Amino acid sequence: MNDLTQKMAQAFDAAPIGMAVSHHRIISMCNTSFAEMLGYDRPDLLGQSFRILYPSHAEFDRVRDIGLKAMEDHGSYSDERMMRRKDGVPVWCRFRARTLMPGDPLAHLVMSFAPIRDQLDGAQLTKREREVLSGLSRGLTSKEIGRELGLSPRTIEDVRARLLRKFEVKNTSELLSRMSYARPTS
Amino acid sequence: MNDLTQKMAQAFDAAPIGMAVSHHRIISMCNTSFAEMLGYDRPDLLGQSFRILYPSHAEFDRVRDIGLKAMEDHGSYSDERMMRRKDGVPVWCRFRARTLMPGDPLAHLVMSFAPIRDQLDGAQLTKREREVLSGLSRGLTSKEIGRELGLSPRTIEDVRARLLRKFEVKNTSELLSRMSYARPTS
DNA sequence: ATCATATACGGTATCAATACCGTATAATCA
DNA sequence: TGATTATACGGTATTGATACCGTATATGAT
Repeated sequence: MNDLTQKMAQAFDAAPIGMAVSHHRIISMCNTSFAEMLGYDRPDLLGQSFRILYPSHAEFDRVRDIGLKAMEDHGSYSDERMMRRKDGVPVWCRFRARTLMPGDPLAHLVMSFAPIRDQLDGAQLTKREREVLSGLSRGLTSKEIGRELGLSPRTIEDVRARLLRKFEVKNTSELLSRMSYARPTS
Repeated sequence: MNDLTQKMAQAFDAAPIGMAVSHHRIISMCNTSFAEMLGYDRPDLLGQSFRILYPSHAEFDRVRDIGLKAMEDHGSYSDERMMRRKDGVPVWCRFRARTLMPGDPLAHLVMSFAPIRDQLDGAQLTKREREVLSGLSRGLTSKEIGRELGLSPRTIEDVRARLLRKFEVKNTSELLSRMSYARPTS
């Protein structure tokens, strides 16, 4: 095997950002940053389901679907999502994925995970807040988010108001911009 | 050479984020996302100086120094910086680096580059669009942005509508969430 | 046990956002 | 020279967001 391949493998491993490869949601490869970010030793992760890296089974199921269409259409998808460290501490991440099989996106995925800092500001997000934030970043209205979660639109407005208070922003646009422009934890 | 090495090399190449390896500021390796992001074919980049990817020689000199101390101390560094595409268009990036030689950080660097502002298929933002976007990310209303720029609120609404059309998003929240990190150019 | 918070829902009132209709000028480009 | 686009502004109509008023249950912490 050639020298280039070895160089690329070394670059993957030493990358300053968490990276992982999955086949049907099973971790087939990850780098050192990824394992460190989530508090595992790499051998403990290989062969495991991605399920263990999400806060709940419901969350695990939810994130499976939300990027599927984008990946079928563009081959790639990205959002912000909560991951769960081995010690249970949630990590808010900028998630990016590219599928190597657009016809069956989950069959072969390459992903990157960049931690975002907001949990350091003392404002950790609840499950509901994460779900609502996910909808907002996809441009959904309160009514649409309510339908998606099986809740009254009024309840979604409550969660939105709580998010605006927590982050001391004036409106949803500033909230989304604040979430995204946040600096990494390092 | 083993199968794992090959898997890691493939993951590096297909990563949804731009990645590169340098030795003393010479590009020794990069992946497809990196080359695409900057408008080059990969072979044109290998062996080249990083100089060609910065807007000016002064900027190239400046970024050499700013992360040195952090890399000597922690082995890694991250900031936001301007890169220059082959066609001259500037690209604002979240930059991360890890050195494999903390004693001489620039001797061997692994870097990742995530575009912050979506270049929208090569179409850059106009001055007005950037000004309005800046206001939106600070949570200002159209009326407030109009006051700030000395324009009618109606004009701000026109610019907003143009931004929503350009980026194919439903509303300002989705726009702001999309802005911070473009989906990889596919 | 009390207090704070998250959750969930109802109502109303007001302002903002968005989508249309229209006009007009300036610049760029095939 | 037309065509397109960005800019700038006016109107109106509808929907959405936000801020209040209220109630209620559940949970976790002091």
